Amino acid sequence: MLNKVILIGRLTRDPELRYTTNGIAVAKLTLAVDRPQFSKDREKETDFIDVVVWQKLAETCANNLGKGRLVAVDGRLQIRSYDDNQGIRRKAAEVVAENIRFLDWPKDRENQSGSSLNSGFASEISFNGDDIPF
Amino acid sequence: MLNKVILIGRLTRDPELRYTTNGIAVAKLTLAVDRPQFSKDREKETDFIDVVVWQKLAETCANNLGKGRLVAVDGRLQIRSYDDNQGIRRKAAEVVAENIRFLDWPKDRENQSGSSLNSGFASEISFNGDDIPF
Amino acid sequence: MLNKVILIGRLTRDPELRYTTNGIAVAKLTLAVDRPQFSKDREKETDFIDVVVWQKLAETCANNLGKGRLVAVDGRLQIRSYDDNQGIRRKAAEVVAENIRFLDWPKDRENQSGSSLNSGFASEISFNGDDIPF
Amino acid sequence: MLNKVILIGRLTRDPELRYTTNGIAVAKLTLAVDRPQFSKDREKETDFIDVVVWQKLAETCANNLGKGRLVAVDGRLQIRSYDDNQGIRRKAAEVVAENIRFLDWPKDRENQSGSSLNSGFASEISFNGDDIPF
DNA sequence: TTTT
DNA sequence: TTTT
Repeated sequence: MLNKVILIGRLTRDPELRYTTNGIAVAKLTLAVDRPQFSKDREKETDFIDVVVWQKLAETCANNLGKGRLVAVDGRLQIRSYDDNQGIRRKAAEVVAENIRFLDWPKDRENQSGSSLNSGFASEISFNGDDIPF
Repeated sequence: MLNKVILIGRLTRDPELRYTTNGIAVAKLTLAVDRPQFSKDREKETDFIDVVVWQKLAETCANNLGKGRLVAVDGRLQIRSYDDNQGIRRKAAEVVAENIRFLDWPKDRENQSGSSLNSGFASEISFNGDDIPF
Repeated sequence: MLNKVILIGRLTRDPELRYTTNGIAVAKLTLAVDRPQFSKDREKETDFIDVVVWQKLAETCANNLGKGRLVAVDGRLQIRSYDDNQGIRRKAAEVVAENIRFLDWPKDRENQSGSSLNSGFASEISFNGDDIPF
Repeated sequence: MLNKVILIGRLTRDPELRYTTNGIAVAKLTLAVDRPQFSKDREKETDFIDVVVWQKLAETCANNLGKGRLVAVDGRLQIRSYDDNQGIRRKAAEVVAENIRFLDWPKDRENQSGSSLNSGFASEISFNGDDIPF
C-alpha cells in the first residue's frame, strides 16, 4: 500500500546494464550502505543492497556511474522468489529505483577543475518523464 | 550512510516473539504490501516483507497485533548472510523497525463500541524511550 | 536535490477543489498529524500541515475524502513566498502530494457491510499514470 | 501519526547556534533544495527550507558545517504559529532534524590531501545516543 | 481556523 | 563477492 526506500551509499562495482527481450534497459547496482556506528570500538557494519534501475535512468547510470561512487536512491523494496540454477528456492530483495542522485563526482573529473565539480555535483535524474507544471 | 524504509501493509500472520540469550525481546512480522496496480486487468502483485522488531516495541506488537492487521512501519533495510540448515549460503532481507503505528483495530474490538475504536485508532508507539522536549 | 515527505494524519476539513485558468484541477487539504507523545501528562501536540494535490488525484480526493478521514500522503515539501492581501510578505509551506492512500473508510459506508470495508480499505491512488512493466 | 522528511541540499549560510534558557543547544540551518527540473528551458526553482537541530547534533553542525555544504537531513515537519514583532500572526514551517549526514567536505580541507577527503566523506552523526545491539 |  |  506504501513502500518507500531511501538510501545513500557507494557502488560496490560498476553498474551492470542489460536489455529485456522487449528492448527495455535494466541496470543492476549494489550499494554499500554503512550502518550507524554507535561506538567506535565496535567494528563497522555494512548492508550490501541490490538496486534495480529501469529504462533511461538505467542507461544514465551505466554511462555515468562506476565503482565507489556515492549516490542517493529513492525507490521501493521488492521481494522476488525464484529457483536458482541448482533448483534451490531463493528469495531476492532489491530496491527498484525511481530516482537516483549522484552525490560525488568521478576522481579524474574532479582533478580537471573546481567549477565543473560544483556544477555537476548532486545532479538530478528523474525516472518519470513528467511534464507537470509545479 | 542513510537507510530509511517506510511501509504500510497487513500482517500475514501473528507476530512471532522470542528472546535473545541476553533476554532481549525480538519479534518477527511479515507484511503484505500490495504494489501499485497500474491497470485493472493485470493481476495484483504483493511484496511479502519481513520485519524485525526489538525490545519493548516487540512485546507491544506481540500483545496487540495479529494476522490481517494494518500497520505503518518505519525503519531500515538490513541484509544478512547466513547458512541454512542444509549448509546453503542464503541472504535474508528484513526491515528493522524503529517505529510501528497501528492503523486499524482488531475485528472483535471494533464490534464492542464506537468509542474504543476511536481512542485506539492509529495509536503511536515509539521505539526509543526518548524524553526530548520538542 | 532530494525532498521527500511522508505523512499519516486526518483531514481537518473537506478537501477544497479548484481549477487553474488552464483547467487543471488542484485540491487543498489540511492534515492533522499528531506528534509522538513521550509522556502522558504532557498535552497532545499536533502539526496542521497543508497539502496540495493536482490533476486527477485532486478530483479523486475531492470526491472521496472528507473531514476526519485518515490518509497517508507522500510528496515533497514546497516553500512559497507571497504577499497577502494586506501587502505583508509571507511564506507558505505545503506538501505537494504525489500519492495519497486512504487508510479508513467513511462512517456510513462502514455500516453498510463488513466486506465492503475490507475490499476498499487502504486503497491505492497513483498520481502518475505510468504504464511501466514492473 | 507519521511525519517523515528527508532532504538533500546545501546550506544557504553558516549554522546559527543558540542555547535555550535551560542550556539546551539548538541550531538553525537553511537548506537550498533544488526542485527536479523537467525541462532545461524552464528556470531552476529552489525551496529554501528551515531546519532546526537540537542538543549535541546542533553543536556538531555548528562546529563542522558552513555555507554551501551539502547535507542529508532526516527529520519531521513541524508547523508553529507565532506573532511576529509587529503583532502579525505568522506560521513557521521547519524540519526538526533527527539525523544529519555530511555529504561533502569543506573546500580548504579538500585541498589538504586526498585521504582526508576520503576518511571524512559522508560521515554519520546520530541524534540519539542509542546503544542498541543491531 | 483545525482531525481522532 | 563487496564501497569509502
